[in-house]
Amino acid sequence: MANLFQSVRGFNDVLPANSSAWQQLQRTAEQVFAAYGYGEIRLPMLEHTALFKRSIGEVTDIVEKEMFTFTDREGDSLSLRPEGTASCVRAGLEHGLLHNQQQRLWYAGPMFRHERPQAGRYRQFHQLGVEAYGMAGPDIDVEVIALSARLLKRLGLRELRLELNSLGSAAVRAQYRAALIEFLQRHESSLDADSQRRLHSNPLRVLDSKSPQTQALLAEAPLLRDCFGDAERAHFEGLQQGLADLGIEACVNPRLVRGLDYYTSTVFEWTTTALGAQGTVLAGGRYDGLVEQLGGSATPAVGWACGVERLLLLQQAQNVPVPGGEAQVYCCWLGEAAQRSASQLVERLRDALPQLRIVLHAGGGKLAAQLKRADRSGAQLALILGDAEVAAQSVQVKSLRASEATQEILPWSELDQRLAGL
RNA sequence: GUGGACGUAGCUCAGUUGGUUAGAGUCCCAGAUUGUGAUUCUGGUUGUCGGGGGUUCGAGUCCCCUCGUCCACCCCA
Repeated sequence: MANLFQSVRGFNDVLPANSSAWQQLQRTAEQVFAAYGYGEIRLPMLEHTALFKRSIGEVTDIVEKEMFTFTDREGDSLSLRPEGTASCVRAGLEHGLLHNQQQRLWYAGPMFRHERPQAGRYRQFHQLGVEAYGMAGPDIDVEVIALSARLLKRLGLRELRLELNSLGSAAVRAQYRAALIEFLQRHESSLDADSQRRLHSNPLRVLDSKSPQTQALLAEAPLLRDCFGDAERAHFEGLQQGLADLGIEACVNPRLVRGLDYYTSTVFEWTTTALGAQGTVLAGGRYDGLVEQLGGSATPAVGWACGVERLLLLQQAQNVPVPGGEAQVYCCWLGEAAQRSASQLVERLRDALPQLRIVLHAGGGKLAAQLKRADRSGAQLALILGDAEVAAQSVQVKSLRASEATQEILPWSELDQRLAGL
């Protein structure tokens, strides 16, 4: 035991008992994305390190200390992707998808961040995300949020809170940043240690501080909103109106900021109190400057990403029923002749009913032991095939789940029909 | 990166102030029932007590180091 290999810290296996919940989530998401006309983009997990530095920001925690970065045989610095947006923009530019065009895209897959693992946070984790390019108005912001609301609802999740804010344009943000620094410097000694450190590196993040003392102080701080021009104000109001039209409740949180540098204008988060310290389940916003920053022509963009593990944990916490993926039918046999008939019979059933999950018993043994395995498999029905049944071209169909155990004899010709409804 | 809790059978856990051969439940296998499961009864298999070092006549138990897991900080989805 002690000298077995172990997985790398924070890199987890998903076992069959859980994988059907993952598959179900992925299927649901694919349906919702398709319902809004979004197309899948499949992106590599490895990129040139410089891409992430340029897009996420040189001084963000992700880039400074959380990336899995290494030098390859040619001496190039490569990194496992810590998020999906940078790759998506890179691919869009590389293949000419973004120039003077509208694109609605989604992606799914593993992301990598070198953080200490804890509840809902792993070094390899999985995100689903959408990105929409070439649309500047609040209507597309409304669309991607509505899409997220529909997805969360379809997954059976409840009691989520949508928080909304606007960071304004780059110019507005620069103006606000100066005002905020000026304010914070006046109260520097009252700030908590983390906020003092952030004051110069990333002052907007101070707004996010968990320190009650700092939060109390921030009540007096200048508001980003007050720096808005007419355009910013109109966009944010249009967004709120659009959400209200769809009956999507949002609560404006002027302290909501994002950890990645590329966000501008609209930002939002779906949060929960059910997952301990990891409250954010899905988050995103507008990033109108990023495409240009990565070498493309100025292109408005908006998107979000959600953490698959967090969605699954939340489903669990809220007792959302998820399919187990267990067998529906388990076929038992007794004797060599019955084994051969059973083998042919279940193959015919798989031809006729491709959706049916049917397990053929292997390895022999007493009928009692076979039925025990049938029961453990989770199957609704057991099929029993012995010499007598083979001679009569029939099969015993035994119900394993009904409160009153029932059993019937059916000819092979009627079996398809009996199993079709499972 | 910082802090705290915890590592005993495949799984969930007990194990007294340090004392002989480390336990329970579950799971698995066999039998009671030569063709009827999930209930019952009987029997059986399963251990580097995370690893290494130290203290001691004696360590699962105490000390140190180390690895791992979990939770929180930080950060984020």
